[in-house]
This record gives sequence, structure tokens and C-alpha cells, in this order.
Amino acid sequence: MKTLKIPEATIIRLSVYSRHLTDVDRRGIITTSSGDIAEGVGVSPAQVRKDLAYFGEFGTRGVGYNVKDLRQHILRILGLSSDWSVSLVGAGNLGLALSSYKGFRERGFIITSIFDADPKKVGTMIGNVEVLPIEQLVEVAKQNLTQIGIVAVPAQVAQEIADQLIEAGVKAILNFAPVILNIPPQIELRNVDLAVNLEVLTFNVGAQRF
Amino acid sequence: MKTLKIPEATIIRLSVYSRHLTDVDRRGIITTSSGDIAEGVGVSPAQVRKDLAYFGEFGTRGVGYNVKDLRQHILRILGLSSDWSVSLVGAGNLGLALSSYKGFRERGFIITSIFDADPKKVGTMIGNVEVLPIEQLVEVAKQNLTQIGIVAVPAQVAQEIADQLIEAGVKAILNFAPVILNIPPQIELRNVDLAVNLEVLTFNVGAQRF
DNA sequence: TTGTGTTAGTGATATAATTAACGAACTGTA
DNA sequence: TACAGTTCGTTAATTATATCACTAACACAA
Repeated sequence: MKTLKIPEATIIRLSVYSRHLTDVDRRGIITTSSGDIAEGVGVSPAQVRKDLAYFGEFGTRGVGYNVKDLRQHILRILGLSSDWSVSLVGAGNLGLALSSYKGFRERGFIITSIFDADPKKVGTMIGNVEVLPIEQLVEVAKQNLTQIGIVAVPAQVAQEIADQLIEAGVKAILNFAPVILNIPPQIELRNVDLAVNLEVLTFNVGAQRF
Repeated sequence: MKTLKIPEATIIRLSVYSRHLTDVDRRGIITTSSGDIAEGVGVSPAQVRKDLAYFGEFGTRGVGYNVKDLRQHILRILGLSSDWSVSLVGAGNLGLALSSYKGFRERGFIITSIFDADPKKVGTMIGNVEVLPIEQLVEVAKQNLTQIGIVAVPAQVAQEIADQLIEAGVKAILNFAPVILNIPPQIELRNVDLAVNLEVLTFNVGAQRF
């Protein structure tokens, strides 16, 4: 088990490459190159090759990469060669947006259960999934062998929900609540803070001051 | 005009610090330290001091930082000392989620107009803002002196919408569509790709392979 | 077969970011 | 005033990441 410390930036780019390759493949293109990919996603060709080099040799010198092959390789690297069972907690506007987001299912993320604390929402259908009461979270998520939990609840209850997801056995949590969650180290955690993104923009708009 | 190249990671952390300080302030605490902040947001004390040092000296040695002062300083650095006029394009589930997101208004991001291409949505109210037809985007956004555009439309039309936002004079674009937008360099752009976040998680869950 | 052009993979170099270490400046006490 | 205890601001060291430059491998044409 060699742990060769792969930069997170590399993983993010691989994800982008794979989506770009999906496009290229749809256009019927058979072969591509690091230069093509670089241009398509806005990085340098050397960067593309370096990123791929962490995981093996996927191209042919003088020729380039086979689009379908490379795409498949990257998907396997990212862990997308099989589906993931996802539990969504919080059926508010954000939860609704996430559950209807096509990009998830396309990439193999299947929302197998949805929970909400609001009795008015419990029992309603979102897509083909029924909203269940939050009290059933641990039990149902465990039954479904849920691997990923999405936290789309108010900040005050986010930690509590995260604890329950972990109790249910999830391996990873995607957190949309703007709080620092306390999570055991073996659970993967990623925070998405929508306001932060706007603030990076406003900083940059006025950044000539510095 | 010295451009001292501030890491984006620093800006993101400043945003997190400021939110943490808002909490601390609400709890009535007057003084804090780099160590306290570090613990509260999960970074090192040296990191906190380094990040602040890019912008000046805000603390007192042997004492720490005044919570209210530091918070205000950071908000000003981030460009949040006055409101921003935001235009939201796309009133689907994601648009709805964004428009109802409390965190935006709290930080001074005011959604002043919402546009959608679907005639069924045009005329409906989201909060206290009426959904307008996409054809009025350029005109209305210009009138409102819109500074920021949020793109929450399908990928196929995202570039077209971005072009119109720029024509309307926005300075920054937050893009939720999974495409690389072609934007003049003086316009600030940030992409939020929801699927990428899940894919970083799935990579890490299986990362012992590497 | 030889030469030209192309492109991947990779080690070396350069840049950037984080962490560590330490002197300076303040508080409070005696 | 002197001293002990803090904590900032900053420089130096370390680590991480990205870029560059070169070599190896292939295609194709003459």
C-alpha cells in the first residue's frame, strides 16, 4: 500500500478532464492529446500529463490518448466504476436542487433515501424517492448500505445529523451547512460553502487595493 | 498599487474566520487569539496570523485580537462593507435554493433580479422578486447596476447567459453550470461544480489503492 | 530504411504555500 | 521597576505544487 500523496488539486482536475472527455467522446473523436485536453479545460499540457502520471501510463508517445480508454481510466481512478448509494438529509430548497441534479446520477451517485424533520415534507415524493422522517435515518441508511451522506440541513442541527450518518455507517459526508463538523478521521468530509464562493469573487473584484 | 499575490486559499480562510468571529461575537466574547480562531475553524495558529499579515496588523502582542474589530477588518478586506447587487439567472431548483439561501443576504449579497426562459415561471414571485423573461436580462441588469451574476442554467445555454451578463456590465460571475466559460480576463469568474465534490470524496474513500 | 514531425512520460527546476521558530510588545503582579 | 506569562508579527525552513526541458516512442512519407 504505497501512499504517494496525490494533491487534491489533481483529483479535482481529473474530474474535470473526465467530463471534458465525455464531451469529446460524444462528438465522435477517437484520439486526443494532452494539448487538446489542456486547451479544453484551461490548464497547461504539462499539468495534464503530470496529473495522469500519478496513476500510470495511459497514452502513446507521438500519438496521444484514446478518448474512451482515458475516460474509463480516469473514472476508475475516481472510484466511479460502480454506483454509490447516497442518502440526502434535508429536503428544503437545496435538498430539492441536489436531488434533481442530473450530474449526480450520470456519474453513478444514486440517491437511495431522503430524510427531513418537517412532518409536512415527510411522505412526499422527490423523483421516485419518498421523504422519510429523520428518526428513521440511522436504521434506513444502514439497511440501504448507504456509503455517502449529504448534509443539507440548517447549521444548528448539522453536527447531530452528521453523527447519525456516521452511526449508520457512511464512509463520506458532503456538508452544505456552514459549520465545522467534528468527524472521526476515517470518514471523508468535504464542505461546500456557497457564500465563500461569492466572497472570493468580491475580494477579487476589489483586489487591486493590495 | 502593489500587487502582492495573495493565495486564494488565504481568501477562503478569511471568509471562514469572519463567519467564526460572527459566532464568537454573538456569544459576547470581546477578545480572541490566533490560537482560539485556529481551534474554532481547524487550522494552525501560525496560519491564522500569516493570513492576516497579508493585510496589516490587527492584533496586540500579548493580548490577541478584538473580536468586533477583527471581524470588521476581514469583512472590509473581503469587500463586504457594502452590499452587492446580484442577478440570478435560472429559476429551477438550484436557482430557488440559491435565492432562498439566508447566508447570501446576511453577507450583503442582495438578489435584485431573477430571470428564467420558461414562460411558466415568468411572473411568479421568489421571495419578493418577480421572475422576469430572459429577454430582459441585459436591460434590467444594466438598470439595476448589477455587479454579480449567478449562472444556474443548463450547460448548453450557460455561455450565452454569461455573455449577456457581461454585456449588462457585471464584474463577476458565479457559474454552477458544468462547462468552461469563455470570459474576458477583467471579469472575475468562479465555478462551482457539485459533482466534483462528490468525486473527490469517492476518490479519497478508495485512495488506499495508491 | 531513413528522416521529420509529433507527443507522452519524467527528472530537474522554479514557484508557492505552509509550518516552525523567535524576537518584540503587551498585561499583570510584586 | 523588574519579572513572568502571553501572543502577535515576521523571517527562515520546510514542504508541496506547478512548470520546464529533455528523452523515448511512435506515425508517416520519401
